Amino acid sequence: MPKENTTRYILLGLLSHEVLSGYEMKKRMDIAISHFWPVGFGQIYPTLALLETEGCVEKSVSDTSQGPEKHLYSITPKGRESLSRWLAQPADSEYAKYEILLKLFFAAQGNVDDNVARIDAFLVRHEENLHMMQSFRAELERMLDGENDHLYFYLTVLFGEKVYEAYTNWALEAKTLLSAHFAKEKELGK
Amino acid sequence: MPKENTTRYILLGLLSHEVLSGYEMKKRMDIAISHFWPVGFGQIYPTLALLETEGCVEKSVSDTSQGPEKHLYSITPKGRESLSRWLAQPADSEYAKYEILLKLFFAAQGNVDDNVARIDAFLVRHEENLHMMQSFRAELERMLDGENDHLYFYLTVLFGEKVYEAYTNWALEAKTLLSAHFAKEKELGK
DNA sequence: GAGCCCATGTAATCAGTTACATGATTAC
DNA sequence: GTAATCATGTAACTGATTACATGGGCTC
Repeated sequence: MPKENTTRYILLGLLSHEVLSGYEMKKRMDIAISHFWPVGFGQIYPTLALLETEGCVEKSVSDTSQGPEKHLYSITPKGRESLSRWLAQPADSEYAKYEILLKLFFAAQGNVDDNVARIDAFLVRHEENLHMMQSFRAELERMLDGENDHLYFYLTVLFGEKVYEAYTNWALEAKTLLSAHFAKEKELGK
Repeated sequence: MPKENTTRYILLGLLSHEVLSGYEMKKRMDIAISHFWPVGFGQIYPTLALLETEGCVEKSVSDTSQGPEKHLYSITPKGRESLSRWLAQPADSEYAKYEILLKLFFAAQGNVDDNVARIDAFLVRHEENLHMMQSFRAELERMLDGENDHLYFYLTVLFGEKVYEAYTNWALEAKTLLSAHFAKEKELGK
C-alpha cells in the first residue's frame, strides 16, 4: 500500500538505464507500468523535484532550439543506492479496489438491468486489456529466444494477461448466472 | 477511483439492512468486503461522524451496563436516497497496485534468488486467499438453491476466487520460467 | 498480570487526484 | 483554424494510512 512513496522508485528505476524527461517517463509508464501501478503527471513532476533536492537525480535542460523545452534527468550514485535498497526489501501486499463489486454487493435490492449493464461495461473494458496483453506477449515471444533482458518484463505482461482473463471469465459467468436466476424468478413470479 | 468518498457508501450499504456500530461494520467488512475494497478504522469513525452531521445516519448509544460503550447507527431516508443515487451510477474503473510487479520489472539486473523468494511469498499469500474463497463459495452453494438474496454476494466471492486463481497460476508459471532461464544461463556461463 | 478482543476516537501526515495555467509544434 | 501531441509545472483538496490515546472485560 501507499505511505512509502513508491513513485520515486519507479522514476529511479526508469532512469537507471536511460536518461529521460518527465514527459518521456510518463509515456514509458503508460505502456508498461500503468496497468499495475498508475502514476499521473501531478505526481511525476513534484517527485522529480524532490529527488533532485535529495541528490538522487540530476537535471539538465536540453537546447530549446526546436520544440518545447525539455528537462532531462539522470540518476546519481546516491539514486542508484536508494533504488537498490528498495529492491532488496521484500514486496508489500497487493492493493486493489473494485467499485463494481461494491455496487453488486449492495445492489441486491436494486435494478437487475443496471447490474447486467455494469458487468457488460466491465467485460468490454477488460476484453480490450486482455487483447492488448496477448498481442504484447506474442510480440515479446518473437524476440525472446533464450538469454535476454526482457524476461522480467515478460512476466509482468503474463501477469496482466492472466488477471484480465480472470476478469473476463468472471464477467461472462456472472452474466449467465444473473440471467438464469432472473428467468427463474420471473417464471415463479408469474 | 478515489476522490468520491466511497467509504460513506459502504457504510450506508451496510446500514441499509442492519443497525450496527462502527466496530461491527469493520468486522463485516473484514469478512466480505476487504478483499476488494480495504477500509480501516481511521476512516470509519470520521466518516460516520460526517454522515451524522449530514443527516444520513442517526446515532444512539447503547446501555453501557455491561461491556464497553457502543454507538449504534441506523440509516435515515436521506441516507437511503444518497445510497440509491450512488448505486444508480455506472461503476468506475478498477484500481490496482502490485508492488511485486514493479520490483520484478526493475530488478532485472538484481538478484535472482530475491525475485524467486518474492514470488514464493506472493504464492503462499494468495494460495491462502484462494482456499478461503473456495470454502466460502462451497458454503454459499450449500445454502444457495434457487431464489435467494445471496446471489450477488456469491458473485463477489466467485470474483475473488478467479482472481486468486490467476495470481497463483501466474506465480507457479513465473517460477518455472525463471528457473529454466537461469539454468540455461548457468550452463552457457560455464 | 499479561495478552487479547471489544470499543471509540483524534492527530499528523502524505500520497494521489483534479483542475488550472502556459505555450510551442505538427497534422488535418 | 483547430485539434492533437509535446512539454512543464502549480495549487487545492481529500482520501487514506499510521500512530497515538484510552479504557473495560475475558481468559490463560
